[in-house]
This record gives sequence, structure tokens and C-alpha cells, in this order.
Amino acid sequence: MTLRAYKQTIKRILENTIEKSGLPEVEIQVKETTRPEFGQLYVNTPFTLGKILGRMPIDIAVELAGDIELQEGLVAIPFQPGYLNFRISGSQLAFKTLRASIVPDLGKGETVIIEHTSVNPNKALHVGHGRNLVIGDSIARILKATGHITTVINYVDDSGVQVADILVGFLHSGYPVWPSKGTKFDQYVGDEVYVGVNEQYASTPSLEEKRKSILQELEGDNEISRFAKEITVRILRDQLKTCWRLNSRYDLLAFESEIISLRLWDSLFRKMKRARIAKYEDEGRLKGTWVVTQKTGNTDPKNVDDEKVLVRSDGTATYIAKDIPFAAWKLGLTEDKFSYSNFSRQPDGSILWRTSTKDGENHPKFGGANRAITVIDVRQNRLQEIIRSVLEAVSSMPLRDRYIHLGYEVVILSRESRTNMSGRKGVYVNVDEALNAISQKAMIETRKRNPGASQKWVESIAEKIAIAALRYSLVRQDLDKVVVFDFAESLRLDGETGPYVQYSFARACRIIEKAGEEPVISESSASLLDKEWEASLILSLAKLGMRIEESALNLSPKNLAKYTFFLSSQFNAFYERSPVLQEQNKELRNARLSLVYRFKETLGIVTNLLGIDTPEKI
RNA sequence: GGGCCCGUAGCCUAGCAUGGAUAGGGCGCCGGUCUUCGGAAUUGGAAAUAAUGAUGUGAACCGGAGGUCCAGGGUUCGAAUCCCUGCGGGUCCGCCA
Repeated sequence: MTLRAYKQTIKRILENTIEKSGLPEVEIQVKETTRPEFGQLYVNTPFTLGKILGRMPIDIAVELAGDIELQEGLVAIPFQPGYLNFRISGSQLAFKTLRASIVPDLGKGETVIIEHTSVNPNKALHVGHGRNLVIGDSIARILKATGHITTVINYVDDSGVQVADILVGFLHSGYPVWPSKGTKFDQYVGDEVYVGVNEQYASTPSLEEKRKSILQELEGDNEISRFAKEITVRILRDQLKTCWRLNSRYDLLAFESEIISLRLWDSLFRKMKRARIAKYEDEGRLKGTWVVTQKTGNTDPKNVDDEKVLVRSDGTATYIAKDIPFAAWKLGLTEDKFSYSNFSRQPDGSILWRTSTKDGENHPKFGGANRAITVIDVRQNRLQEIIRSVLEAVSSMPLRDRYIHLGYEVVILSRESRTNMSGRKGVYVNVDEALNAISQKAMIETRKRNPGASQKWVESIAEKIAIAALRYSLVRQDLDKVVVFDFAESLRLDGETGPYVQYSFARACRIIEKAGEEPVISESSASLLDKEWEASLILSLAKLGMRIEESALNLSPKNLAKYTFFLSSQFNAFYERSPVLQEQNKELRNARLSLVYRFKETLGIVTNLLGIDTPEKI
């Protein structure tokens, strides 16, 4: 039984007690206390009841404490000015916590689609994309571990202007199709071709004409569109190398060009016309277009800004006309016209599928999920809202809980100048470059600590440290906060960082390795763990289920990142003050050793949910 | 102009959804510890080396200093948290994607 189970038990028993005492029914929230002398859990129900009944909260707290019947080892203590605190006996909490680490089942088979990464196939991933990937991948891991059936999608926008830009570079500006040796193709295209072509547009206006004609060719089946596919898939394969390097994985690649060629838009557009959400403009500045009006409660009739064009006056659809059917497909609001084929095998052994227009292979079910989570930065807020409100109108269902835009703030390079990363201008830090730099530094540190180790081993450890450092730094902040990517900061290996967490894990492994035998925990030996720092480590370990639950419900991986750091620093404090292997008292040694075991397992579970590897030795 | 978001020590950040007990961390700073690693020097010894160890160092630990929770008003027994107004910053508002 973990703290999460205690919480549920207390809630149930307290509800019964209130009912039996004839007190009014109120919503009960069992919360964690801020300090150990208040016990571990508390409710402020006496305040709520006091208000209703016009009585002193403390009197009600005393009364409830007297009436409530709790299991052995759990007591209720009234506290001024009206809290009801619950104290779990140290030995019992220790014993129960040390027996097992439990991940709660919250999903009950709910199907969830998570879309993340979705980098345009014309450049390498920069750290802004890295934030998207790390958030999305962590959430996918958390949801999967808590009993949800997840499908992870990486959307490939292979039909837009950005693709036309690089084709201009290859076909008209003389960029070679093969970069110089040692350069990744995605990096070469992003750094040289894409940036170069965008600079040339200013000086050579005729290039823009060329782009226009390429853009038209892309919609059809011809030499240029086939060349575009070849190039974008080559870039995609290199991007995936970076994604996999960051420990991410996907189930499906969805190609925008196939949404177009399968004409998924048509049936949606018909439905939208029928539902009268799509309106034809007879006059005004949008004459000849089909628009959708967002219901915003904007009362000013002169304000036309919340109209969004769906179909241009020349009859072509705008990009939102690709997003809407895809979003509808995710929730099963439109039929599944895709075929699917095997794209490649991933490092974790699973198959990465891709949408396809050709005859499909035997594939798992895609689309039609209970819930769709789209990870995109906050600048897409308005568009995502439009998409959801269109889907709501078409399906006449509220979708607030089913179509979720998980927005996060952008990554910038400097707070003073607020340098936004821009692929077009070539202002960004690539994920691979960042990882290489951190890895370099970690390699020096690892070598210092392991002079006799093989170069290959040192390199593999340094790589894992680099990934942990980057993933941790991108996931630890609130989604609403702008991340300033500071190179010096990202090279830090101490303080609140991924490597610090890995270090404490490795410390635990050292002790376990040297101890040799696995300890057997009994209630009496658990009671020996009575030191303040031991009790607080146990309490933190007992919160595993609660922490996972809240991050799954709030889609907030940051909570788990904080939790790994907190556990690690508590473990390090324990490590300094409670020697395990030197302890002469066999039973105490045994109890401490099982605490080390439990710490290792718990931390291993949580770091895994964050995609951080924990080597046994670093 | 309208929508959304942010404002917490020198810097970064948690807590805000669901109001509650002394606002929790990290970096940096000051002081200390040490089963980290290096080590001037001293003592013993012919030597290998052993003991002591200034001082440095640290993915380690302990302690300390550092706060108008942007401002003002309101609701409440109680506000960092809820409401209103204002200030500062960001972002979105193309027949681009």
C-alpha cells in the first residue's frame, strides 16, 4: 500500500464517518502535509463544515477525530485552527513502501493518440523541436505505463512551401544533392540549402516564380513530386536518427501529401457546408473564398479577424484544410482511407509504420482514438481552437476533453535580445550539436572517474549522460514558460540536472552490487529505519503512485522530473549519513539495504518514464 | 484594437487547477564536512614505502545569508493561489505553412 492507497482509504472512511454522524455531505480532498509533525496527510473538511454549520472548525475536527475508525497504524489528530491530520506509523509505512513500487492503472484501456515532433522535412532538429519531442515522448511513456493504449504519431508536412524552397535550391541554385562527407543530410539541407535559398529570394526575384511552379507540380504525380518525396524521405530518415538518439519512438508517420492525394478534405468540407460552418463570402475583402468563423464571443461587428479562410478564391484549400481532416481521423469522426506500410524498424525493436496510398500490409489499428493529444507550441493556439470548434460543430459533440492541444512555450537563445530560433534565417542550435558538446564534456568527467575503462564504454556512458542532461533540462520547466537555451547551463552536470539523478542511481547500484545478497524486509526490521532522513526518503518513495497519477492527469511530465531530483537528493543525504555496508547490526543493515533497493527500483521506473537511461555505473 | 500566456531572492524555478499551517528547490555567494581525487611539506626509513597533512578539487554532504510572491483594490476566519483594475514583457490575429 502506497500513500495513494492511504489517501483513498482515508477519503472513503471519512465520508462514511460524516454520513453516520449526520453531518452535511461535502467534497473531501485528502492532501499532503507540508511538514512531518503534521503527519503525512490532512483534510480541511472541518473548515468547510464549520462554515456551513456556523461552528468552530477545531471542535468539528476533534469530533471527527473521535468518531473515525481507522485501521491500525493510522491515527487522526485534530490540529489548530481546524485541520484534521493523519499520521501513519513509521514502521508500517516503511514496511509497506519497501515491499513494492506500484504504478497505478488509470487508463483502463482508453485509446490515446499523441502527435509530437512533426518537424518539417527540410532541416535538422533544433532544440526547440527537442522540447516538443521530449514533452511528447514523456507523456506517451507516462500514459502507456498507466494503462492507456497509445499511438504515437509523427506528422510529416512534405507538401508545403518549405519543401518547394529546398527543391529550388537543388534544381535552380546548383546545390549538390549529396553533401560533403561527414555531414548529415538533414543538417546540410537545413543549414546550407534552405537558408541559402531564402537569402537568394531577395536578390533574385525570378526564383520565387520557380518556387511557385514547383509548388503546383508537388500536388500532382510527376518527376518533380517524385524527386521531392525522395528528398524529404532522406531528410526524414536523418531526423529520425536524432529522435531515436534522444530515446524517442513512434508508431506511425503520417504524410501530409497523402492526406491531399486521398482527398480527405472533400467529405469533411461537404459536412461543414451542410452544418453551415463553412460560409461562402459574396463580397468584401474575402470575396470568393470559403471561410469558417470562430465563435469567440467577440461582440464588435466590425471585427472580422476571427474569420479563417478554408478555400481560396482560386478553389485551392489552405493548410488548415489538411489539419481538419487529419484531426477528425484521429478521433474517428471520418472514415479511415489510409493504407499503411512498414517504414522501418526502430532501436527498441518495434515497427515504425507509415501512411501509404498503395495497398496496405497487415497492420495494427490506427486512428479513431478516444483522445487525441497534439503537442505543438503555443503560437498554434488559435488554429488548434478553430480545428476543435470545427470538429465539435461537425460531430455535434463537445470535444474539450477529447481533442487536446498541449501547447508549450518556445525555446529562445537569449533573454535580452529574445532571439527566437528561426530555421529560415539559420538561427538555432541543433539537437545533435548540443548532444555532441555535452557528451564531450561528460566523456572527460567519466574518464576521470574511470581511468581504466575502455574508450567504447566511456563513450556510451557519456552519450547517455548527454541525453539525460538535455532531456531533463527541456522537460523540467512549466509548459507555459519560455525556455532560454543557454549552452553553458546545458553543460552543467550538477545541481538540478539529469546527470545528478543518474549519479545517485549509480551510487545505489554500487551498494547493491557490493552487498551481494538481496535483503528480505520484515516489519520489525523496517521499524529500525527511524532516522529523520530515512523516514523522509521512505515517505517520498511512498508517493510514487501519486506523482505518476498527477502527471498523467495533468499531462505534466515536469512533475516527474522534479520528483526524480527530489528522490535523488534525499537518497544522497541518506547515503552520507546512514552507512549501509559498514553497518554491524545485521538487521539494520538489511533494512537499509532494502531501502536502497526500493530507491533504485522507484527511480528506475520514473527515469524510464522520462526517457532517461540509468547506467549502473557512471 | 482583440484573444491567449508570463511576472515569486543577484539569476533560474516549484507551489496557482481544488485558497489553509514557517512560500519549497537549483545556480551563484559565505562557512564547514568527507568512505572523492590530487597534493606542498613534515616525521620514520638505506630504499621501496608508511604516517601526518598546508592547500586545491568535487555529477557528494551539512550549515548560512539572500523574498514589497509586479502594483493597487476586492472576496474570505484565512490569498502567491479566486475576482477587478493597472503596469511590464511575450505571442497570435495572411486567399504563407
